[in-house]
Amino acid sequence: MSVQAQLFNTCVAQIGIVRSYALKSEIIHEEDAADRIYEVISGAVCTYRMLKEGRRQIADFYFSGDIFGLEAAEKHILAAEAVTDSNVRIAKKQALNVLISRDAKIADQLLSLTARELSRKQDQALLLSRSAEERVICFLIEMSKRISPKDYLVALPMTRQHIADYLGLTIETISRILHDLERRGAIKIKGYRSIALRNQFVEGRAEELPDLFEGIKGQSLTS
Amino acid sequence: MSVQAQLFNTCVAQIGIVRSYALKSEIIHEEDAADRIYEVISGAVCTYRMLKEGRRQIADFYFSGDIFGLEAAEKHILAAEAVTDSNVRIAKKQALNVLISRDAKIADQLLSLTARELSRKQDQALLLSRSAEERVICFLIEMSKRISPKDYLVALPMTRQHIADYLGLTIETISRILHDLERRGAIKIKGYRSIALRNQFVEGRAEELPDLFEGIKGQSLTS
DNA sequence: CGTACGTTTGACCAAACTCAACAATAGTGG
DNA sequence: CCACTATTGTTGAGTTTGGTCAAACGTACG
Repeated sequence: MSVQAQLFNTCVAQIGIVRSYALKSEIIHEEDAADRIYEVISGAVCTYRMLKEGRRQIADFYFSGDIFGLEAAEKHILAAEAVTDSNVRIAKKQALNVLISRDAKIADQLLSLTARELSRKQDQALLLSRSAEERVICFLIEMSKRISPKDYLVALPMTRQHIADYLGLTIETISRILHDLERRGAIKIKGYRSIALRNQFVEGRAEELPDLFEGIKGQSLTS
Repeated sequence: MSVQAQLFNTCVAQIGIVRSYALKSEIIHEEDAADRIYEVISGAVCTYRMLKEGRRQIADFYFSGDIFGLEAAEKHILAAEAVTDSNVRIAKKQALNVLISRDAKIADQLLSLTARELSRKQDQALLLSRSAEERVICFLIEMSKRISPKDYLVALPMTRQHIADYLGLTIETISRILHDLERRGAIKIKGYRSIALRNQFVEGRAEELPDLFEGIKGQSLTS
């Protein structure tokens, strides 16, 4: 995501301060003023919202180099917590605006970052109206791309509960689907925190596994 | 949505051309180059993506004054069609960039529009992981706010099929839920294309209707 | 090495989907 | 202005998917 935004990150680095957050600690409270933006220096962070019945809906995960807090609004509508021990750089939007007014390229990168985030949200929204299995598969592909783009072994920093809250499913369903995918030879589960995608050497072993894993590192599931 | 973007719309008006589209005609093909932005002058438009099995997923609806096509990317990942006969102004992003470089306020509005769209997408993503009934209720509230903010009678330009494709449900489910809401006194269905929200005079008639319709014109369903 | 936490598994249940027949609407031409 | 028809929406029965609850299990961390 933060592929080309180097200038922007450098720029945020000039005006922001770095803070450390322990596993599970809260980085943004829902309803906090939304006058800052955040860059993940190390670790993993998720943004979320609490629903009436105590359920939690995770809006997104952010990893090293990613920037979050771009959505508009006066107040944050999303809270954020550290999924693992993390370092996060925090910069005031106000200070950023000063830099923007000096260099139009920075404004341009900010816009393009926001537009890319919008595009990603589109994808996520589309994903959420698909079957449980498709959601899990897309999740694995996305995490693979974002966490270890070159490798087929994905080290997931989040728990099953995080995944469930992100995909709008239950942990039991996640568990069942992962094991079904493993049984069908598409993945190999290694402990609680990493999964090997076996797309490239699936051979004949994957029974009638739909071509879902076809372009695993390429396109998503749209026709 | 296009509340404060007057300057921006004016600006787009300077460089864009208006085209007419008949009901059901295609405005953007999936895979078209994404070098334009669009403003709905009259009518209603939806953006969507086709899924493998021939199902369609509607990403969003846009009404008079709304702007779409903001998401990044080289190619459009979303197609667009006219939900009713519509007039749409089309402007090249390139031409827009010229205006932006002359006036920073325009860049600012473009960013804020994109951020607001992002925020709306967040909401939509959250919505999609709720029950069918909640989705329908939120849909009605959102349409009420966007189509006729002052009125409790909502003239829906789209068919049940559009609604189903937007909410990730089937037309049968939409139909059943609407009729259930009517039975419980929350709405009144007037023909195929308009619905009266009876929130303000629900009185005692709405049995145990959850407080979903509580702040009908105000907040959404987050705790 | 032991414990706490996260995960798996199974039996059961409810929500939403499918298929199919039927009904209402709104647009058309007489 | 009415009757006709294509389109859109409704309703019911049966099935599927994913959720719930509860118990067992495994992992990772101290």
